[in-house]
Amino acid sequence: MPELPEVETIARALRSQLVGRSIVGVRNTWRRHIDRPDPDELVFRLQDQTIRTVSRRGKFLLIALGSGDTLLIHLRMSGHLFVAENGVPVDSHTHTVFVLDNNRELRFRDTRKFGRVYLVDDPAEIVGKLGPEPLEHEFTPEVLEGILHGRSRTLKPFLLDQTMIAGIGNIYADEALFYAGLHPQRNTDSLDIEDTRRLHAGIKHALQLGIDREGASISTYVKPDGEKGDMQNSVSVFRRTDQACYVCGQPIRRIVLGGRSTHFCAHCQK
DNA sequence: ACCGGAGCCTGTTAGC
DNA sequence: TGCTAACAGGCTCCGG
Repeated sequence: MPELPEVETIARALRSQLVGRSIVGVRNTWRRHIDRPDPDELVFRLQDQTIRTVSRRGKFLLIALGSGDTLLIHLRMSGHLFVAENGVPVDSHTHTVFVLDNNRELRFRDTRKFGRVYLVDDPAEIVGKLGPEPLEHEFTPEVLEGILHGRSRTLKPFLLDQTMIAGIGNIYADEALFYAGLHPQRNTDSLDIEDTRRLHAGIKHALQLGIDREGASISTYVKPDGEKGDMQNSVSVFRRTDQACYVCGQPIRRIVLGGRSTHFCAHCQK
């Protein structure tokens, strides 16, 4: 479900509700939701920990604790995070709950159970292999050129590879390629410097628009307050199969690349 | 190095 | 209407 803009929106919404609070208990009803350490140790190490910061790296939410440990959460396809009053009933898909010291709790609801919780002393153990943050100033066209250099990959799967660039998922990969005017089946080794510049700009534009719109509620994503984002109203190609391209009027096409639905305009993207 | 397929899960939607 | 198959915004492992 959530890609960089959705996780960023969630991090911003949760920050004010979590920073400064303490975790006074943890409930878990699906042990595999907790990747590491084993659930018993995680519960022990989280007890009475103060939440210092809430941040994001790629599609991971990072919660830094007073002990120096970091709690990381990945929402994968169907994860939701939100703060609720303790007394509000939890539904059957809420598998991990962090009880806070203010009569509220951070709930991790995850229908498909693909999401994961990690507690580590060094977050690099989990996020160390990720590529650069595409919205940071350090991510320049030259940096992208360096990542592309010497590789030969289909463009769409390249964008989804989190070790190349962090945070891009299926929606924003398609949108970025549309803005760049690049066909998703192009090979990375065919990009000249102008193509690379347009790809760089397309990635930044798609992700920033997603954040400005507070995420895309195309499937199940909602913000922590339960409201939808607005990005679903601003997509150019994603899941617009057979609908007219807003630029040229030709029908948007859908193909499968790397096992993922891929949407593009054959006239605008070469 | 890169690609395709299977697997992990449950719910929703498309098609017959 | 009812059943079945396909599909879903992610990621990992495996073999080729």
